Amino acid sequence: MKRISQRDIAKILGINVSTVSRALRGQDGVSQELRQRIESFAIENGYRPNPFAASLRYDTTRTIGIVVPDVAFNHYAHIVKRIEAEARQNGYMCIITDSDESFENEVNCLELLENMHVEGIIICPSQETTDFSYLKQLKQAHMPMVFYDRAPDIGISSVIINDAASAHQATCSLIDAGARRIAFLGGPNQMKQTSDRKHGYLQALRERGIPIRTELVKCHHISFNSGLSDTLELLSLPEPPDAILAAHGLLAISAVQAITSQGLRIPEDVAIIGYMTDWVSEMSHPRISFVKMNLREIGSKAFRLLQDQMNGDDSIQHVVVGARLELRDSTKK
Amino acid sequence: MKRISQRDIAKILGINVSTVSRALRGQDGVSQELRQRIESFAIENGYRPNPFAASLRYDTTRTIGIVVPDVAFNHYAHIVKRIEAEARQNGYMCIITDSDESFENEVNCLELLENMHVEGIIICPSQETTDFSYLKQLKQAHMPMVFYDRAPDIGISSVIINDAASAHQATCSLIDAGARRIAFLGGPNQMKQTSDRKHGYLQALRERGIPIRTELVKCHHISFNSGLSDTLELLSLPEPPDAILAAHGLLAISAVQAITSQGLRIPEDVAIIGYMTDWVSEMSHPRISFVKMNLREIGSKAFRLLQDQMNGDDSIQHVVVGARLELRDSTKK
DNA sequence: TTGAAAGCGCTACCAG
DNA sequence: CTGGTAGCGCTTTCAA
Repeated sequence: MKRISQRDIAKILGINVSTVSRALRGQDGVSQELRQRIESFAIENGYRPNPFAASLRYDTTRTIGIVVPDVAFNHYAHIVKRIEAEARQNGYMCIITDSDESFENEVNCLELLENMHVEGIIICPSQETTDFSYLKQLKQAHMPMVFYDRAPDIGISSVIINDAASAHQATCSLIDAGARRIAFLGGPNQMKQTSDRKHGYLQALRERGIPIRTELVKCHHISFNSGLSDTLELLSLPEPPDAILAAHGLLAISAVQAITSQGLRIPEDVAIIGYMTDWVSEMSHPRISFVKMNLREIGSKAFRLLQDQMNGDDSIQHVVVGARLELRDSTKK
Repeated sequence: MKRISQRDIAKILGINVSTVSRALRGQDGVSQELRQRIESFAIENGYRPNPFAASLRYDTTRTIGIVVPDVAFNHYAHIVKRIEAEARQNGYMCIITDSDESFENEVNCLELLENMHVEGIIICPSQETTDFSYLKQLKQAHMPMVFYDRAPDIGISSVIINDAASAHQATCSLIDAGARRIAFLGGPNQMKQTSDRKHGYLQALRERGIPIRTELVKCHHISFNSGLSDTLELLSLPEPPDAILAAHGLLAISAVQAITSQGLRIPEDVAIIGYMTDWVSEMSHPRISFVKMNLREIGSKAFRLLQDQMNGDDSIQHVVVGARLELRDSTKK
């Protein structure tokens, strides 16, 4: 697996490396005839420029890093796919790292990206993360950075959806359909995404004069099992909920399973709205009414924001991508 | 974002780079006292070794490339996640590229990986790919390479499931449950994965003395729309199928939708078995009986095979990870 | 124990 | 138009 270098080409053709470099980069200052010879020789011998050499020279790697809480989760896979496509179009490579929703892994991911001299980082913090000192440090060292999907309030650009408003709208929709005891299923309380969505939910209840019951609010770990047990607890309350707002796809799915496992009907006994991708909703039974997020736009906006920063723009921007409610069969008309 | 280098450290401490290098690499030949000074200075000033410099010196990047047909597809996301975890544990970085099931993109991905001087490539070819000359060329240039999930027969190590046997077993199971007109839904005919699964299906029919009907075999593009229209065609035959074997998750899901859209019942009117992940089966309604693949094992085996090659083992190995049938509600008892 | 210098591949600069 | 050379950060070998 030995590669041919410019020096090799120069030696064989009996010319100087600098001439080879100029010819291969399409710069002028090389005779038509010589350029031709160099180019065809390079192609025939499978010459590949070594990007690390140029990197070393200018400390510019044309590489960005992505930190994702879980690529195997559909929602994130779509976003990452989009970021990668956008980055590649703009001549950047992506290094994708998966924190598996663990703080410890997340720090590892960041160290690794820093070691790789990425020129920027697009990150969705893990649900465990409460200590953002590492990120702040990176930011202070002028590492371009953008949050996506989840954005703690620490002065870094971000692309998220309208969390509060969408939860507000979803809650109102449940109320309009006759629900009065609406439960909220979310992630850890310290996550701004969760608290914002919860805020929208509570606001809707207040506006409509529906009493807030703390026993109907479950904010724990985001995982299938956690969603399952929380929902079972909700259903075994003396006054169980007649609707659930699930602030995460996994929680929505586990809630559906918990409900049907108890022999209850959706939406007759319990209605449900979840944050999820359309095809997951489409597949579920009954099809879950959902908050539809434009994942492609989140991805491409995140990359553009990062690109701006890499080009020297150090303003902090918070982009909100609109999400809208899509009613299906898990809510009453 | 200016980083501190060994040379900077040396200059400031008034010593030589080589001493700094030795100290930081933990090599001996440095006095305890000086080593201490260098190390603490490095830590305080956030020194990060530049991996590209070492790369350049030894043309060893500790980086591997992954080509995936579609990360947004659950099945592949799980495999990639596993490969990445395994690679990271072994000190390798991953560059993940997505061909979007297009041959043209796939070639781009490979070129990009080659440019990045990855030390090995783990690839699942796109469904379009019939021309493997690029891969053969890479192989001839001694690039370590492993196929996963789909493996054309061109003398390259691979990790796949027991395609024929699993399809055979699934078909037998449908026959045992009383089906007699079993349709097969697959990807493009030239894909070995499809032809192997089809082979297992046909074999089962022959063994059980069930006539093979070519109009029940649909092998086209793997996509939701293609699965939908193929299934609708099947259902409108004079003698429609009473069971379907779907050789890909997307096709299974689209088939279910097509069937229910026609007001037919599963499994009473049409039974179905698909190749898919357990949670997709779990979510679907009715829960689809499926061929369960051990995606984690596919991922970790693929990395190990690559690692062997990178360590100089040039034997060609074909690993088959067992898949087993899991019966749910889309097949009769 | 420490220093000096070469070299990995490439590009920019300065000379010819 | 072409050649020569320095230098990016790091490791290694040889010399002191």
